Amino acid sequence: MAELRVRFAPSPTGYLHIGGARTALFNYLYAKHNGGKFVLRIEDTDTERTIEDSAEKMMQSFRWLGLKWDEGPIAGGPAGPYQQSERQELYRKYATILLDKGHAYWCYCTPEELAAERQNARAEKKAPRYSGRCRNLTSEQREELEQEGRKCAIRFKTPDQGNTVVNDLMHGEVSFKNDEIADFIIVKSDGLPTYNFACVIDDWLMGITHVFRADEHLSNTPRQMMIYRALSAPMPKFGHFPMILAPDRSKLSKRHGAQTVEEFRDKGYLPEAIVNYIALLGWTPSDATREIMTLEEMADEFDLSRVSATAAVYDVQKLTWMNGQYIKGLNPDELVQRYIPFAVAAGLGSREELAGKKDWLKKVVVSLQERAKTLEELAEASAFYFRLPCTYDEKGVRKFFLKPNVAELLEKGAEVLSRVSDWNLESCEKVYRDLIEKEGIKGGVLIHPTRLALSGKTVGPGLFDLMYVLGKDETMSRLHAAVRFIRGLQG
RNA sequence: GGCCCCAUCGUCUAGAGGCCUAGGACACCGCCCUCUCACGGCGGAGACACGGGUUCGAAUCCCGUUGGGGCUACCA
Repeated sequence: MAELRVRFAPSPTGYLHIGGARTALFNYLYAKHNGGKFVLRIEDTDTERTIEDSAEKMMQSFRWLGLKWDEGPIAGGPAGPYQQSERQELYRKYATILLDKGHAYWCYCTPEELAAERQNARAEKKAPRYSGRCRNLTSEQREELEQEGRKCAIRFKTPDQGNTVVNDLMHGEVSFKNDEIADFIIVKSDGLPTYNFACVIDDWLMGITHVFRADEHLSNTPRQMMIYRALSAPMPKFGHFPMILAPDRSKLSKRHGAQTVEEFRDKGYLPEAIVNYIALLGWTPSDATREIMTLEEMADEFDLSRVSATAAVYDVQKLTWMNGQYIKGLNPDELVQRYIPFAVAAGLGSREELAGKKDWLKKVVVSLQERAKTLEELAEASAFYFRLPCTYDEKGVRKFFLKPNVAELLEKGAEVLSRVSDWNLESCEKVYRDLIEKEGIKGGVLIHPTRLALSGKTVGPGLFDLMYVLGKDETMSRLHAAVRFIRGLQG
């Protein structure tokens, strides 16, 4: 039985956005579920739009997401090269065959002429389609045109009648009238192939059995099928996934804020969360209430029949929630590892400094784990452990420091804490609770100003967690600093 | 303009003719837990785009309308 092969073929004209990532993921899951191969191919035939480090960055993103390609750039493989810019002879070869067999012809129309033709058609409310006027040029006419020094492209001759029916794995039979499809360019005048042509040659030569891509390509599929037929190449199966739309329901593009995988990574999103979230954008596991799943679990379960036909709008809030779920699920060591780069970025120390106090960092991170939705947030929220903010929270000061006897109360707190010999969460809580009882006050009366004294903030981890993580010396010194501050306020 | 795809709460979705007074998740609101904020628990508000059919019965099938998206490029 022939091996099942799928591919993802991005063009390096930007970074990997979540729509592309989702299409790649579905390909990956389909391959894994069926024991097939996942091929990565770079479609860099548009020299104008290609961005220098784009392919490299995309591959980084794939690796980071955990989507390993079995064949492709770097990984290599028997069907390489996997970059279209390195496959030009192949395209030339098959273009020549198409020309020889009469399925394609040279077109001498200039882009300006074609644009004018389109504009006229539009003005007359007619279909802006290529007229086919170079279709039957005699060799004399061609010679003449060439004498003029005109550049030429190669056009594919589309059938004049009949239908081309795409038997789509998602949509079922989708029929297109052949006469609606004008002759299209397969090789540009600069000698490079266009998308529809290069794509067919590569999918064919790379032995791709299932072509899964986003819905925007459904209308391109009949064109590609025509090329397969002209070349007598075996037809792969096609499947078109719904698109992912920006929150305003338009196509994802650069103007929609954070949307590339790289950006999410830099904001402290976990790859597991991103993969999990985008998988659910269009796919539901058989147990639809199940939402948190690993890549492996998704691969086990993945099934085309549970992929939706409807375009999905992505929702950062839900991604963020899911990210929080994953952060909560991380063990302390892992969480520290992932936290360190963000702590460095937040200016909490150098990588080396931080690596030197992992045990303490573990406590820091665990105390904040339930609260943080992203690693960036976690790093920011942890800042007060490293040094007291330069100012106490203003509202907090008004609410807790400007109360009578606060300084005295905090001094008493410091006093009982100073006698704690075995510094831990329980011992701190014990002496504080005793003090609260002795003073006959409500817990909050002592606890709130203490939190403000220790963290500068009114919200955060439990007070005794704070004390424990801060350590005795730091706790004492922050308490005394707060007392001095309050006395200063009172004049 | 032509062709193609799509249509359930704000968002992601369950639903494959009766199980639906339409279920879940995020977000939102309320209550509980509680030293705060989160977490967690409980509850609430919130949708089958519209109009025709078919059927004893339609969110589910058919047609039309409307809306959204895509293609119609020497972009992919």
